[in-house]
Amino acid sequence: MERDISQAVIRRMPRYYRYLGELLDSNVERISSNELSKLMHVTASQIRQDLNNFGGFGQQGYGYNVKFLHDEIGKILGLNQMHNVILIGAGNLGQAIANYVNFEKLSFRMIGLFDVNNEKVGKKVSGIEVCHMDDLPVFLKEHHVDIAALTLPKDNAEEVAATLIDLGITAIWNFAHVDLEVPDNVVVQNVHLSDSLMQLSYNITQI
Amino acid sequence: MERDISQAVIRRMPRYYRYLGELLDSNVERISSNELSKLMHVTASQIRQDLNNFGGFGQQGYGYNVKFLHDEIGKILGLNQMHNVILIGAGNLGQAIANYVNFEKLSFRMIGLFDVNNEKVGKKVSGIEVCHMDDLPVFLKEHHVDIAALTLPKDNAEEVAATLIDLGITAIWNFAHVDLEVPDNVVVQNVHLSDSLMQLSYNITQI
DNA sequence: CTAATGTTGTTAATTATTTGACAATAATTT
DNA sequence: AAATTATTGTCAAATAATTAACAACATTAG
Repeated sequence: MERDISQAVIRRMPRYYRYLGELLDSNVERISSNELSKLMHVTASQIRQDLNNFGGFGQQGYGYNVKFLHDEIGKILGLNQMHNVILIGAGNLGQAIANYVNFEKLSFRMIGLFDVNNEKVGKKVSGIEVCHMDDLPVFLKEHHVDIAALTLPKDNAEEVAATLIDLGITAIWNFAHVDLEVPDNVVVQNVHLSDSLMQLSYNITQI
Repeated sequence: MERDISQAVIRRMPRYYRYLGELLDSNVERISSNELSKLMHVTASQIRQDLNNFGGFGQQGYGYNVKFLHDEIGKILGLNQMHNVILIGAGNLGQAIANYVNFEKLSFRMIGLFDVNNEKVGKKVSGIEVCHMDDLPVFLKEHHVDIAALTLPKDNAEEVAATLIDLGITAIWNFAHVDLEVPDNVVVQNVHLSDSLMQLSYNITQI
């Protein structure tokens, strides 16, 4: 449909969405790229350039309608449709993520939790019973799943990812600190907490 | 000391560190930028360019000594010295992060957990007792703290960050999905999970 | 010990991203 | 209703990041 948009732009879109959401909550009706740029500490030019990758959402002499722009960015990000999420690895981080996903008022819904550890199976997290990994194939036949979150030790991550992909999963939110090797049709979004912490560590030592 | 190195480079350094660590575990003694590039799916040129921001760690005709390079990158990232971390907000995510930081074999040590919720105060997480936020000033007088992790709702984040900064904290690992406004001498590293999930959502819808 | 090979560090070229500038035009003011 | 002001969308310029090329030189092979 449209030409490929750089990930540099995509990374910024959720941030626009967030700020527009806050403006909406504060009942701000319109905003210019200039005002928004001051709020967000980016250039107005970048905001206009970014948005115009997807279409002209503003109006000369007026600026942008906050509600309209918020909705449009929501659509761009695919937040106008519900995404069913399952999670593999119901440890501490997994439980936190399960709660988080359900709590946030975005279009994501945690519908299944899985673990290999029998101590965790049967336990309820965020209102959902943890199932054994062996139940996954049946579950995936009975439910439409958009995203699998991987919150397990890195040693099992690659193997579990392969299983998930075999079973038809095409999007992985990966918290294991390993880079998964996946086919082209599978999207992986990494959250490498240790990388983040190391980056912070670097920036500390530079001041 | 050295010229400013772009964050694009810094973001890649932990990944090099990770791969070199794995090579080290597999008893690989030396590696060329070309071999590493194939492993990591980046160009050899980028690897050499990145590393040479910090010095010449390789040897012509030989490549890089894995252990040496791993150590050097560790030093660059500041992992040769222990960092004391405290955490504010002992909810699900906070507890997960507390365990995570202690578990990972990096140079970070969780030394204090704080919360405003009296139900959480006194509870032990990862061997550390949760204290009330009110105890923070005394704690910070008695302990050297390098990093504060913020795992609390966004509504309180800005205020708590201000308090921490007043008390002398200069590095924040921020999990609240809000962009903190801080003075120049304070470093903030954001982990915006919702942004990450939205980016994934975008990439799903594009295939 | 010499020649052939491999591989770095670095410079140059290319590509991508960001910023600046401004014509076009809508909104607002007079 | 005309004049002024505000602000976009977009093109061009500037800057930054990435990739390619290669001279220099260490290692390995003969």
